[in-house]
Amino acid sequence: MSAAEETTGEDTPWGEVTPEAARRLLVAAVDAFAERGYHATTTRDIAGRAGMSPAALYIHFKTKEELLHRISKIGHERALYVLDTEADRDGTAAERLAGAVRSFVRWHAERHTTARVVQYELDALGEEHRTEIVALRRRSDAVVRRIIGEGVRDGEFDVPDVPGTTLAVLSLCIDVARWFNAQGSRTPDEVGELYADLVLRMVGARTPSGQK
Amino acid sequence: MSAAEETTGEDTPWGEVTPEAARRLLVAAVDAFAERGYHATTTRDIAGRAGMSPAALYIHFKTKEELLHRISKIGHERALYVLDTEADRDGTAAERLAGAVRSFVRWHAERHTTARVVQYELDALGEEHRTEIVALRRRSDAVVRRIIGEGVRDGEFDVPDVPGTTLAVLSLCIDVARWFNAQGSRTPDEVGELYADLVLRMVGARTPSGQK
DNA sequence: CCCGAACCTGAGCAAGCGCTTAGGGGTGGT
DNA sequence: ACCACCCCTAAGCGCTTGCTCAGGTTCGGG
Repeated sequence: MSAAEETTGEDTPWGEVTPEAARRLLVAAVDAFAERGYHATTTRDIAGRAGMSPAALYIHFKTKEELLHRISKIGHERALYVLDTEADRDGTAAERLAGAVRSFVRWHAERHTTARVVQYELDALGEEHRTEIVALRRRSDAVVRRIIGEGVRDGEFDVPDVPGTTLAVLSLCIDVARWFNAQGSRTPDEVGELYADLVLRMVGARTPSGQK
Repeated sequence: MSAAEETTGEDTPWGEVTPEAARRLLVAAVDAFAERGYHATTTRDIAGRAGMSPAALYIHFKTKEELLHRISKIGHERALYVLDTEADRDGTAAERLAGAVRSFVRWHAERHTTARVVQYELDALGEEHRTEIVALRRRSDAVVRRIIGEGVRDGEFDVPDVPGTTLAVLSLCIDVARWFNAQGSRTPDEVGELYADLVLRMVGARTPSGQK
């Protein structure tokens, strides 16, 4: 209940992008990148969507690539935060894994425009920026692997190949950004629930999540 | 055991592309599109990789988009053929599902450069070409859904949400094209095996595939 | 020896790209 | 009233893009 600055602004989607004009440009860029891809998007298109002239973009961002970098970084941090929050809860490994997948998938479905940019425009980034982002992604991997590992250790899960299953779980979640459509028949909550259940099956959890 | 024309040339990767120079250009385009994406690839780059001048490209293909279309079409047909072949075998639904996933995943891993173009450059296609390709993709969906549906009907599988699970299974397989790396530690066969097992768990198959 | 077809190249066009620069106009402090 | 400051635009620069076209090379048949 404080001011504008927080670790992760939950209220407004891009709250931490401080000059209001810069935020409008960034939001426009997210839409454009998600629709047509980074390389197919022109700076004129971005500026146009934000209701500004092409030159206005370069007052707030040094290059077009910097725009992508800021989107990618904030997006990854948000996704990682969502994952971490659920992973750090109390409960069995199954509960934590289901919670993590549910939230992570819900995030990818709700914010699927952002997620599409974040997940699929990674190698449009420059060398330095890409390695920075890749480091963030490895942390997501570590979080999921840890939960699965703990589940195996405690005898909750039956997983022959922990790294492989971790990869598959994350892959499944991430790909939601590709196919999810807001006009589709499934809500983000429904997809999250479905996927949490599927992942528990993948790890051979002894107790299905929602028992009814 | 006949001449050059077959439903799907299994021998040479792009055997059906008939003028030899056109095939060289097409292969170069697959590599370039997979590495940098369709929009970031220039016609000069494609021609250069094929050892020709930029103008040579336009003798064999009307536009850059036609190149992508031919790649996408042939690629989708191959992938669908692989899926169909396994789906039409004799055996239990579990055996057929495992076989289909194993082959489909192996295809995406082995031909991951092609697959990457095929799966992720879909909306770089023009309106007409895209709808044509989307129709092919729906057939893949139908194949998987049929197997899962039959498994449920015969009491082999326990699947509360058949369309949703179908979606997840295909999503999992397709995303292999994104992360698979030839220098990585897993072979296409290993990934196929792992994924076949994971999918059988997802559908709650009563008999695990490889019983040892 | 020449012909015509198949194939490819050098040079280049119009358009569009990312980005820069000079300057205009509104706002708040004093 | 005035100035410093921020924010934005019109115009355009240098370059690259997808694509074109006139012309050259190669080769089998007469």
